[in-house]
Amino acid sequence: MPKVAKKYDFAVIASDIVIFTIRKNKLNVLLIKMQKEPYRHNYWATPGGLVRPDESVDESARRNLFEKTGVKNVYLEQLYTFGEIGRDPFGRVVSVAYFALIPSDNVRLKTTKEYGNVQWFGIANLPKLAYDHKEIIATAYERLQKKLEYSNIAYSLLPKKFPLSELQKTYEIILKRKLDKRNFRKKILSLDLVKKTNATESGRSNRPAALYEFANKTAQIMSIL
Amino acid sequence: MPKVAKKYDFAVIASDIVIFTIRKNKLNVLLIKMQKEPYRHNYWATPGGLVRPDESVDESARRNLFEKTGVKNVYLEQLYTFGEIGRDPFGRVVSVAYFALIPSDNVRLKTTKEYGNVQWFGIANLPKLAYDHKEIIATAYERLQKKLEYSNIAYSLLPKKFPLSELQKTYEIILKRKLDKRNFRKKILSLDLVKKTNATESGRSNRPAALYEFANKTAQIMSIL
DNA sequence: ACAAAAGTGTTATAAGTACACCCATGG
DNA sequence: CCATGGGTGTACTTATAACACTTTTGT
Repeated sequence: MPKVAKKYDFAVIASDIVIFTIRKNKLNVLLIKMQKEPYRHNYWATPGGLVRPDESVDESARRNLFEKTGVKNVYLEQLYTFGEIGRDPFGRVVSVAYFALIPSDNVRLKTTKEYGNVQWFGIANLPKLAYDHKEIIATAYERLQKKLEYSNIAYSLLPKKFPLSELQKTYEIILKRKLDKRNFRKKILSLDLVKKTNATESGRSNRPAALYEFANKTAQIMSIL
Repeated sequence: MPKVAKKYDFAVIASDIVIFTIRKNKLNVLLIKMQKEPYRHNYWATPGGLVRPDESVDESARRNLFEKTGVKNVYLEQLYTFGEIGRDPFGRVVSVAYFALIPSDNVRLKTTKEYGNVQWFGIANLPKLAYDHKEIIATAYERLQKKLEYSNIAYSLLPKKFPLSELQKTYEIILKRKLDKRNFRKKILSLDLVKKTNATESGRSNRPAALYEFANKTAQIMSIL
Protein backbone atom coordinates (compact mmCIF):
# COMPACT_ATOMS: atom_id res chain seq x y z
CA MET A 1 0.00 0.00 0.00
CA PRO A 2 2.57 2.61 0.96
CA LYS A 3 4.76 1.77 -2.00
CA VAL A 4 2.04 2.70 -4.41
CA ALA A 5 1.43 6.02 -2.75
CA LYS A 6 5.12 6.91 -2.75
CA LYS A 7 5.73 5.72 -6.26
CA TYR A 8 3.10 7.90 -7.90
CA ASP A 9 3.01 10.65 -5.32
CA PHE A 10 -0.75 10.72 -5.60
CA ALA A 11 -3.42 9.99 -3.09
CA VAL A 12 -4.65 6.44 -3.30
CA ILE A 13 -7.75 4.97 -1.76
CA ALA A 14 -8.03 2.28 0.83
CA SER A 15 -10.96 0.83 2.69
CA ASP A 16 -10.94 -0.01 6.39
CA ILE A 17 -13.59 -2.03 8.17
CA VAL A 18 -14.61 -1.69 11.78
CA ILE A 19 -16.46 -4.88 12.53
CA PHE A 20 -18.35 -5.32 15.78
CA THR A 21 -19.81 -8.26 17.55
CA ILE A 22 -21.02 -9.03 21.05
CA ARG A 23 -18.97 -11.65 22.90
CA LYS A 24 -19.16 -12.54 26.57
CA ASN A 25 -21.39 -9.57 27.31
CA LYS A 26 -18.93 -7.13 25.79
CA LEU A 27 -18.84 -5.20 22.58
CA ASN A 28 -15.85 -6.40 20.52
CA VAL A 29 -13.91 -5.10 17.54
CA LEU A 30 -11.88 -7.24 15.19
CA LEU A 31 -8.25 -6.19 14.72
CA ILE A 32 -5.18 -7.43 12.89
CA LYS A 33 -1.68 -7.27 14.26
CA MET A 34 0.65 -5.01 12.29
CA GLN A 35 3.93 -6.39 10.96
CA LYS A 36 5.57 -3.33 9.46
CA GLU A 37 7.54 -0.54 10.98
CA PRO A 38 6.87 1.80 12.65
CA TYR A 39 3.95 -0.26 13.88
CA ARG A 40 5.65 -3.59 14.39
CA HIS A 41 5.76 -3.38 18.14
CA ASN A 42 2.29 -4.47 19.23
CA TYR A 43 0.26 -2.16 17.09
CA TRP A 44 -3.02 -3.36 15.69
CA ALA A 45 -5.26 -2.14 12.89
CA THR A 46 -8.72 -2.66 11.49
CA PRO A 47 -8.81 -4.96 8.46
CA GLY A 48 -8.53 -3.09 5.17
CA GLY A 49 -6.41 -2.47 2.13
CA LEU A 50 -6.06 -0.65 -1.14
CA VAL A 51 -8.99 -0.27 -3.46
CA ARG A 52 -8.26 -1.99 -6.76
CA PRO A 53 -9.00 -0.30 -10.05
CA ASP A 54 -11.50 -2.98 -11.03
CA GLU A 55 -13.67 -2.96 -7.91
CA SER A 56 -15.97 -0.46 -6.29
CA VAL A 57 -15.07 0.86 -2.88
CA ASP A 58 -17.88 -1.19 -1.33
CA GLU A 59 -16.59 -4.33 -2.98
CA SER A 60 -13.11 -3.54 -1.77
CA ALA A 61 -14.34 -3.38 1.79
CA ARG A 62 -16.05 -6.76 1.54
CA ARG A 63 -13.05 -8.34 -0.17
CA ASN A 64 -10.51 -7.00 2.29
CA LEU A 65 -12.59 -8.07 5.24
CA PHE A 66 -12.91 -11.57 3.86
CA GLU A 67 -9.32 -11.97 2.67
CA LYS A 68 -7.78 -10.72 5.87
CA THR A 69 -10.11 -12.23 8.43
CA GLY A 70 -12.27 -14.88 6.74
CA VAL A 71 -15.40 -13.02 7.77
CA LYS A 72 -18.22 -12.73 5.23
CA ASN A 73 -21.97 -12.20 4.97
CA VAL A 74 -22.04 -9.25 7.26
CA TYR A 75 -24.05 -6.10 7.55
CA LEU A 76 -21.82 -3.46 6.00
CA GLU A 77 -22.32 0.25 5.51
CA GLN A 78 -20.08 3.14 4.68
CA LEU A 79 -19.06 5.11 7.74
CA TYR A 80 -16.88 8.07 6.90
CA THR A 81 -13.89 8.94 4.76
CA PHE A 82 -10.68 9.84 6.54
CA GLY A 83 -8.56 12.12 4.42
CA GLU A 84 -6.09 13.99 6.59
CA ILE A 85 -2.64 14.37 5.13
CA GLY A 86 -0.51 12.75 7.79
CA ARG A 87 -2.73 9.81 8.62
CA ASP A 88 -0.51 7.22 6.92
CA PRO A 89 3.25 7.53 7.46
CA PHE A 90 3.96 5.66 4.21
CA GLY A 91 2.22 7.99 1.84
CA ARG A 92 -0.95 9.73 0.89
CA VAL A 93 -3.70 7.25 1.56
CA VAL A 94 -7.29 8.28 1.98
CA SER A 95 -9.38 5.68 3.72
CA VAL A 96 -13.05 5.02 3.26
CA ALA A 97 -14.07 3.47 6.55
CA TYR A 98 -16.89 0.97 6.84
CA PHE A 99 -18.93 -0.19 9.72
CA ALA A 100 -19.86 -3.87 9.97
CA LEU A 101 -21.86 -6.08 12.33
CA ILE A 102 -21.94 -9.82 12.75
CA PRO A 103 -23.64 -12.17 15.19
CA SER A 104 -21.15 -13.75 17.54
CA ASP A 105 -22.32 -17.27 16.69
CA ASN A 106 -21.27 -16.73 13.11
CA VAL A 107 -17.62 -15.95 13.33
CA ARG A 108 -14.79 -17.90 11.86
CA LEU A 109 -11.44 -16.19 11.83
CA LYS A 110 -8.44 -16.63 9.61
CA THR A 111 -4.78 -15.97 10.05
CA THR A 112 -2.63 -14.79 7.18
CA LYS A 113 1.11 -14.68 7.09
CA GLU A 114 0.99 -11.09 5.94
CA TYR A 115 -0.78 -9.92 9.04
CA GLY A 116 0.20 -12.37 11.69
CA ASN A 117 -2.97 -12.72 13.61
CA VAL A 118 -6.50 -11.58 13.90
CA GLN A 119 -8.22 -11.09 17.19
CA TRP A 120 -11.32 -9.69 18.90
CA PHE A 121 -10.81 -6.92 21.45
CA GLY A 122 -13.29 -5.48 23.91
CA ILE A 123 -14.07 -1.89 23.03
CA ALA A 124 -12.94 -0.87 26.49
CA ASN A 125 -9.61 -2.72 26.15
CA LEU A 126 -8.25 -1.77 22.78
CA PRO A 127 -4.53 -2.22 22.15
CA LYS A 128 -2.29 0.42 20.56
CA LEU A 129 -3.72 1.27 17.17
CA ALA A 130 -1.93 2.11 13.94
CA TYR A 131 -2.68 5.11 11.73
CA ASP A 132 -5.80 7.01 12.82
CA HIS A 133 -7.64 3.81 13.60
CA LYS A 134 -8.42 4.88 17.12
CA GLU A 135 -10.42 7.75 15.72
CA ILE A 136 -12.03 5.51 13.10
CA ILE A 137 -13.16 3.04 15.73
CA ALA A 138 -14.50 5.85 17.91
CA THR A 139 -16.51 7.17 14.98
CA ALA A 140 -17.86 3.70 14.24
CA TYR A 141 -18.85 3.20 17.85
CA GLU A 142 -20.79 6.47 17.87
CA ARG A 143 -22.55 5.44 14.70
CA LEU A 144 -23.44 2.08 16.18
CA GLN A 145 -24.91 3.67 19.28
CA LYS A 146 -27.01 6.14 17.34
CA LYS A 147 -28.11 3.63 14.78
CA LEU A 148 -29.34 1.17 17.40
CA GLU A 149 -31.70 3.88 18.58
CA TYR A 150 -33.25 4.77 15.25
CA SER A 151 -33.03 1.61 13.16
CA ASN A 152 -33.47 -2.13 13.30
CA ILE A 153 -29.82 -3.04 12.65
CA ALA A 154 -29.66 -5.04 15.86
CA TYR A 155 -30.86 -7.90 13.68
CA SER A 156 -27.33 -8.27 12.39
CA LEU A 157 -25.86 -8.75 15.86
CA LEU A 158 -28.16 -11.51 17.07
CA PRO A 159 -28.54 -15.14 16.06
CA LYS A 160 -31.63 -16.21 14.11
CA LYS A 161 -33.61 -16.99 17.24
CA PHE A 162 -33.10 -15.36 20.56
CA PRO A 163 -34.93 -14.49 23.76
CA LEU A 164 -36.04 -10.89 24.16
CA SER A 165 -33.74 -10.52 27.12
CA GLU A 166 -30.78 -11.09 24.82
CA LEU A 167 -31.93 -8.31 22.53
CA GLN A 168 -32.28 -6.05 25.54
CA LYS A 169 -28.83 -7.03 26.77
CA THR A 170 -27.38 -6.16 23.37
CA TYR A 171 -28.88 -2.69 23.65
CA GLU A 172 -27.67 -2.26 27.20
CA ILE A 173 -24.11 -3.30 26.40
CA ILE A 174 -23.80 -1.01 23.43
CA LEU A 175 -25.59 1.97 24.90
CA LYS A 176 -23.94 1.50 28.29
CA ARG A 177 -27.15 2.01 30.21
CA LYS A 178 -29.86 -0.08 31.81
CA LEU A 179 -33.24 -0.29 30.14
CA ASP A 180 -36.56 -1.02 31.76
CA LYS A 181 -37.61 -4.56 30.86
CA ARG A 182 -41.33 -3.88 30.54
CA ASN A 183 -40.97 -0.70 28.55
CA PHE A 184 -38.40 -2.27 26.29
CA ARG A 185 -40.56 -5.28 25.48
CA LYS A 186 -43.62 -3.13 25.01
CA LYS A 187 -41.80 -0.95 22.49
CA ILE A 188 -40.15 -3.76 20.57
CA LEU A 189 -43.38 -5.69 20.31
CA SER A 190 -45.50 -2.69 19.38
CA LEU A 191 -43.13 -1.94 16.49
CA ASP A 192 -43.48 -5.52 15.22
CA LEU A 193 -39.72 -5.61 15.11
CA VAL A 194 -39.73 -9.27 16.12
CA LYS A 195 -42.13 -12.15 16.10
CA LYS A 196 -42.42 -15.09 18.40
CA THR A 197 -41.34 -18.49 17.17
CA ASN A 198 -42.71 -21.62 18.79
CA ALA A 199 -39.29 -22.58 20.08
CA THR A 200 -38.19 -21.93 23.62
CA GLU A 201 -34.85 -21.85 25.30
CA SER A 202 -34.23 -24.68 27.69
CA GLY A 203 -31.61 -26.23 29.94
CA ARG A 204 -31.26 -23.40 32.38
CA SER A 205 -32.55 -23.42 35.88
CA ASN A 206 -35.30 -20.92 35.35
CA ARG A 207 -38.43 -20.43 33.39
CA PRO A 208 -37.67 -21.05 29.70
CA ALA A 209 -37.69 -17.97 27.52
CA ALA A 210 -39.74 -17.75 24.35
CA LEU A 211 -37.49 -17.35 21.32
CA TYR A 212 -38.12 -14.57 18.85
CA GLU A 213 -36.85 -13.79 15.38
CA PHE A 214 -36.65 -10.49 13.51
CA ALA A 215 -39.67 -9.83 11.34
CA ASN A 216 -37.55 -8.07 8.75
CA LYS A 217 -33.86 -8.55 8.21
CA THR A 218 -33.32 -5.56 5.96
CA ALA A 219 -32.15 -2.25 7.33
CA GLN A 220 -35.01 0.06 8.23
CA ILE A 221 -35.28 3.41 9.91
CA MET A 222 -37.55 3.39 12.96
CA SER A 223 -37.44 5.08 16.31
CA ILE A 224 -36.68 2.41 18.88
CA LEU A 225 -35.54 4.31 21.94
CA MET B 1 -8.83 14.87 -13.78
CA PRO B 2 -9.37 12.03 -16.23
CA LYS B 3 -5.85 12.27 -17.59
CA VAL B 4 -4.38 11.53 -14.21
CA ALA B 5 -6.60 8.54 -13.70
CA LYS B 6 -5.78 7.08 -17.09
CA LYS B 7 -2.09 7.75 -16.79
CA TYR B 8 -1.57 5.80 -13.63
CA ASP B 9 -4.45 3.38 -13.99
CA PHE B 10 -5.15 3.79 -10.30
CA ALA B 11 -8.10 5.19 -8.50
CA VAL B 12 -7.69 8.85 -7.66
CA ILE B 13 -9.73 10.93 -5.30
CA ALA B 14 -11.86 13.92 -6.04
CA SER B 15 -14.18 16.02 -3.91
CA ASP B 16 -17.57 17.27 -5.04
CA ILE B 17 -19.63 19.85 -3.23
CA VAL B 18 -23.39 20.12 -3.19
CA ILE B 19 -24.10 23.62 -2.01
CA PHE B 20 -27.60 24.72 -1.14
CA THR B 21 -29.21 28.05 -0.58
CA ILE B 22 -32.75 29.40 -0.47
CA ARG B 23 -33.59 31.87 -3.24
CA LYS B 24 -37.03 33.19 -4.17
CA ASN B 25 -38.76 30.72 -1.88
CA LYS B 26 -37.08 27.76 -3.52
CA LEU B 27 -34.24 25.49 -2.50
CA ASN B 28 -31.36 25.96 -4.95
CA VAL B 29 -28.20 24.04 -5.84
CA LEU B 30 -25.11 25.55 -7.40
CA LEU B 31 -23.90 23.89 -10.61
CA ILE B 32 -21.19 24.42 -13.18
CA LYS B 33 -21.63 23.89 -16.87
CA MET B 34 -19.52 21.07 -18.31
CA GLN B 35 -17.21 21.77 -21.23
CA LYS B 36 -15.80 18.35 -22.04
CA GLU B 37 -17.18 15.46 -24.03
CA PRO B 38 -19.31 13.48 -23.56
CA TYR B 39 -20.92 16.09 -21.33
CA ARG B 40 -20.44 19.13 -23.49
CA HIS B 41 -24.04 19.38 -24.58
CA ASN B 42 -25.81 21.09 -21.70
CA TYR B 43 -24.64 18.89 -18.90
CA TRP B 44 -23.95 20.42 -15.53
CA ALA B 45 -22.02 19.25 -12.51
CA THR B 46 -21.47 20.14 -8.86
CA PRO B 47 -18.26 22.04 -8.21
CA GLY B 48 -15.32 19.80 -7.38
CA GLY B 49 -11.98 18.49 -8.50
CA LEU B 50 -9.03 16.26 -7.72
CA VAL B 51 -7.61 16.07 -4.26
CA ARG B 52 -4.01 17.25 -4.26
CA PRO B 53 -1.30 15.32 -2.45
CA ASP B 54 -0.59 18.23 -0.13
CA GLU B 55 -4.11 18.92 1.09
CA SER B 56 -6.65 17.00 3.15
CA VAL B 57 -9.88 15.95 1.53
CA ASP B 58 -11.76 18.58 3.53
CA GLU B 59 -9.36 21.29 2.38
CA SER B 60 -9.77 20.11 -1.17
CA ALA B 61 -13.53 20.57 -0.95
CA ARG B 62 -13.18 24.12 0.35
CA ARG B 63 -10.55 24.99 -2.21
CA ASN B 64 -12.47 23.59 -5.15
CA LEU B 65 -15.64 25.30 -4.10
CA PHE B 66 -13.86 28.62 -3.83
CA GLU B 67 -11.77 28.33 -6.97
CA LYS B 68 -14.61 27.24 -9.17
CA THR B 69 -17.41 29.39 -7.82
CA GLY B 70 -15.95 32.12 -5.62
CA VAL B 71 -18.01 30.89 -2.69
CA LYS B 72 -16.36 30.76 0.72
CA ASN B 73 -17.14 30.79 4.45
CA VAL B 74 -19.82 28.16 4.24
CA TYR B 75 -21.07 25.41 6.45
CA LEU B 76 -19.42 22.29 5.05
CA GLU B 77 -19.64 18.67 6.09
CA GLN B 78 -18.74 15.39 4.52
CA LEU B 79 -21.70 13.67 2.94
CA TYR B 80 -20.80 10.32 1.41
CA THR B 81 -18.12 8.75 -0.75
CA PHE B 82 -19.15 7.59 -4.19
CA GLY B 83 -16.95 4.78 -5.37
CA GLU B 84 -18.69 2.82 -8.12
CA ILE B 85 -16.47 1.73 -10.95
CA GLY B 86 -18.23 3.31 -13.91
CA ARG B 87 -19.12 6.64 -12.36
CA ASP B 88 -16.54 8.63 -14.30
CA PRO B 89 -16.15 7.81 -18.01
CA PHE B 90 -12.58 9.15 -18.02
CA GLY B 91 -11.10 6.88 -15.42
CA ARG B 92 -11.25 5.54 -11.95
CA VAL B 93 -12.22 8.47 -9.80
CA VAL B 94 -13.69 8.06 -6.36
CA SER B 95 -15.49 11.14 -5.16
CA VAL B 96 -15.88 12.29 -1.60
CA ALA B 97 -19.05 14.35 -1.70
CA TYR B 98 -19.66 17.28 0.62
CA PHE B 99 -22.74 19.07 1.66
CA ALA B 100 -22.68 22.86 2.05
CA LEU B 101 -25.08 25.61 3.06
CA ILE B 102 -24.94 29.34 2.58
CA PRO B 103 -27.35 32.21 3.26
CA SER B 104 -28.70 33.64 0.04
CA ASP B 105 -27.66 37.17 0.96
CA ASN B 106 -24.05 36.05 1.01
CA VAL B 107 -23.44 34.75 -2.44
CA ARG B 108 -21.01 36.04 -4.97
CA LEU B 109 -20.40 33.83 -7.95
CA LYS B 110 -17.44 33.56 -10.26
CA THR B 111 -17.03 32.39 -13.81
CA THR B 112 -13.93 30.54 -14.91
CA LYS B 113 -12.90 29.83 -18.44
CA GLU B 114 -12.40 26.18 -17.60
CA TYR B 115 -15.99 25.67 -16.60
CA GLY B 116 -17.90 28.28 -18.55
CA ASN B 117 -20.48 29.33 -16.10
CA VAL B 118 -21.85 28.81 -12.69
CA GLN B 119 -25.51 28.99 -11.88
CA TRP B 120 -28.14 28.31 -9.23
CA PHE B 121 -30.87 25.80 -10.08
CA GLY B 122 -34.08 25.06 -8.23
CA ILE B 123 -33.97 21.57 -6.80
CA ALA B 124 -37.15 20.79 -8.72
CA ASN B 125 -35.70 22.03 -12.01
CA LEU B 126 -32.29 20.52 -12.28
CA PRO B 127 -30.66 20.29 -15.71
CA LYS B 128 -29.01 17.17 -17.11
CA LEU B 129 -26.25 16.16 -14.73
CA ALA B 130 -22.82 14.71 -15.46
CA TYR B 131 -21.37 11.59 -13.79
CA ASP B 132 -23.50 10.35 -10.89
CA HIS B 133 -24.21 13.87 -9.71
CA LYS B 134 -27.95 13.35 -9.81
CA GLU B 135 -27.56 10.68 -7.15
CA ILE B 136 -25.11 12.81 -5.18
CA ILE B 137 -27.54 15.71 -5.10
CA ALA B 138 -30.40 13.43 -4.08
CA THR B 139 -28.29 12.09 -1.21
CA ALA B 140 -27.41 15.62 -0.14
CA TYR B 141 -31.03 16.70 -0.22
CA GLU B 142 -32.05 13.79 2.01
CA ARG B 143 -29.30 14.70 4.44
CA LEU B 144 -30.43 18.31 4.48
CA GLN B 145 -34.01 17.34 5.23
CA LYS B 146 -33.07 15.02 8.05
CA LYS B 147 -30.53 17.36 9.51
CA LEU B 148 -32.95 20.26 9.69
CA GLU B 149 -35.09 18.12 11.96
CA TYR B 150 -32.44 17.10 14.44
CA SER B 151 -29.90 19.91 14.41
CA ASN B 152 -29.58 23.68 14.35
CA ILE B 153 -27.89 23.92 10.94
CA ALA B 154 -30.61 26.22 9.67
CA TYR B 155 -28.39 28.96 11.07
CA SER B 156 -26.21 28.63 8.01
CA LEU B 157 -29.08 29.28 5.60
CA LEU B 158 -30.40 32.48 7.14
CA PRO B 159 -28.97 35.99 7.35
CA LYS B 160 -27.75 37.31 10.69
CA LYS B 161 -31.12 38.75 11.63
CA PHE B 162 -34.42 37.43 10.43
CA PRO B 163 -38.06 37.24 11.42
CA LEU B 164 -39.27 33.92 12.81
CA SER B 165 -41.58 33.54 9.84
CA GLU B 166 -38.55 33.36 7.58
CA LEU B 167 -37.08 30.55 9.63
CA GLN B 168 -40.38 28.75 9.42
CA LYS B 169 -40.55 29.32 5.66
CA THR B 170 -37.05 27.84 5.32
CA TYR B 171 -38.22 24.71 7.08
CA GLU B 172 -41.37 24.51 5.00
CA ILE B 173 -39.54 24.88 1.71
CA ILE B 174 -36.96 22.24 2.48
CA LEU B 175 -39.28 19.76 4.15
CA LYS B 176 -42.03 20.36 1.61
CA ARG B 177 -44.76 20.58 4.19
CA LYS B 178 -46.67 23.24 6.11
CA LEU B 179 -45.89 23.76 9.77
CA ASP B 180 -48.17 25.18 12.41
CA LYS B 181 -47.06 28.70 13.24
CA ARG B 182 -47.81 28.57 16.95
CA ASN B 183 -46.30 25.17 17.55
CA PHE B 184 -43.23 26.06 15.51
CA ARG B 185 -42.56 29.26 17.45
CA LYS B 186 -43.19 27.59 20.76
CA LYS B 187 -40.66 24.88 19.96
CA ILE B 188 -37.98 27.16 18.57
CA LEU B 189 -38.25 29.55 21.48
CA SER B 190 -38.36 26.83 24.12
CA LEU B 191 -35.11 25.39 22.73
CA ASP B 192 -33.45 28.81 22.97
CA LEU B 193 -32.37 28.30 19.40
CA VAL B 194 -32.78 32.01 18.70
CA LYS B 195 -32.96 35.22 20.67
CA LYS B 196 -34.78 38.41 19.94
CA THR B 197 -32.81 41.44 18.83
CA ASN B 198 -34.23 44.89 19.31
CA ALA B 199 -34.46 45.43 15.58
CA THR B 200 -37.67 45.01 13.64
CA GLU B 201 -38.44 44.57 10.00
CA SER B 202 -40.10 47.55 8.39
CA GLY B 203 -41.33 48.86 5.07
CA ARG B 204 -44.02 46.33 4.39
CA SER B 205 -47.71 46.98 4.65
CA ASN B 206 -48.26 44.91 7.72
CA ARG B 207 -47.29 44.66 11.30
CA PRO B 208 -43.48 44.76 11.56
CA ALA B 209 -41.87 41.51 12.61
CA ALA B 210 -39.39 41.25 15.44
CA LEU B 211 -35.97 40.17 14.19
CA TYR B 212 -34.19 37.26 15.79
CA GLU B 213 -30.67 35.88 15.61
CA PHE B 214 -29.31 32.43 16.33
CA ALA B 215 -28.10 31.98 19.89
CA ASN B 216 -25.35 29.63 18.77
CA LYS B 217 -23.83 29.44 15.34
CA THR B 218 -22.01 26.17 15.81
CA ALA B 219 -23.52 22.89 14.72
CA GLN B 220 -25.47 21.19 17.47
CA ILE B 221 -27.65 18.14 17.66
CA MET B 222 -31.13 18.86 19.00
CA SER B 223 -34.56 17.58 18.19
CA ILE B 224 -36.41 20.36 16.45
CA LEU B 225 -39.35 18.69 14.73
C1' DA C 1 -61.20 50.96 6.39
C1' DC C 2 -58.91 47.35 4.37
C1' DA C 3 -55.25 44.09 3.27
C1' DA C 4 -51.44 41.51 5.00
C1' DA C 5 -48.50 39.28 7.94
C1' DA C 6 -47.36 39.20 13.19
C1' DG C 7 -48.32 37.50 17.35
C1' DT C 8 -50.49 34.74 21.05
C1' DG C 9 -53.02 29.88 24.66
C1' DT C 10 -55.70 26.12 25.45
C1' DT C 11 -57.25 21.49 24.94
C1' DA C 12 -56.78 16.75 23.35
C1' DT C 13 -54.01 13.00 22.14
C1' DA C 14 -49.99 10.22 22.04
C1' DA C 15 -45.63 8.80 23.72
C1' DG C 16 -42.46 7.96 27.28
C1' DT C 17 -41.18 6.78 32.02
C1' DA C 18 -41.45 4.73 36.55
C1' DC C 19 -42.48 0.97 39.13
C1' DA C 20 -43.44 -4.59 41.74
C1' DC C 21 -45.11 -8.91 41.71
C1' DC C 22 -46.12 -13.77 40.09
C1' DC C 23 -44.47 -17.70 36.92
C1' DA C 24 -41.95 -21.80 35.24
C1' DT C 25 -38.10 -24.38 35.41
C1' DG C 26 -33.69 -27.02 37.24
C1' DG C 27 -31.30 -28.54 40.94
C1' DC D 1 -38.37 -25.43 48.37
C1' DC D 2 -35.19 -22.33 46.67
C1' DA D 3 -32.67 -19.66 43.21
C1' DT D 4 -32.92 -17.77 38.70
C1' DG D 5 -34.37 -15.24 34.98
C1' DG D 6 -39.16 -14.86 32.35
C1' DG D 7 -43.14 -12.52 31.89
C1' DT D 8 -46.90 -9.00 32.69
C1' DG D 9 -50.15 -3.80 33.61
C1' DT D 10 -51.16 0.64 35.41
C1' DA D 11 -50.57 5.47 36.74
C1' DC D 12 -48.00 9.60 35.87
C1' DT D 13 -45.57 12.83 33.24
C1' DT D 14 -44.08 14.97 29.12
C1' DA D 15 -44.29 15.97 24.30
C1' DT D 16 -46.85 16.60 20.17
C1' DA D 17 -50.86 18.14 17.42
C1' DA D 18 -54.91 20.69 16.39
C1' DC D 19 -57.06 24.90 16.24
C1' DA D 20 -58.87 30.95 15.65
C1' DC D 21 -58.71 35.39 16.82
C1' DT D 22 -56.50 40.08 17.83
C1' DT D 23 -52.62 43.38 16.68
C1' DT D 24 -49.91 46.53 14.01
C1' DT D 25 -48.52 48.57 10.14
C1' DG D 26 -48.81 50.71 5.05
C1' DT D 27 -51.75 52.19 1.52
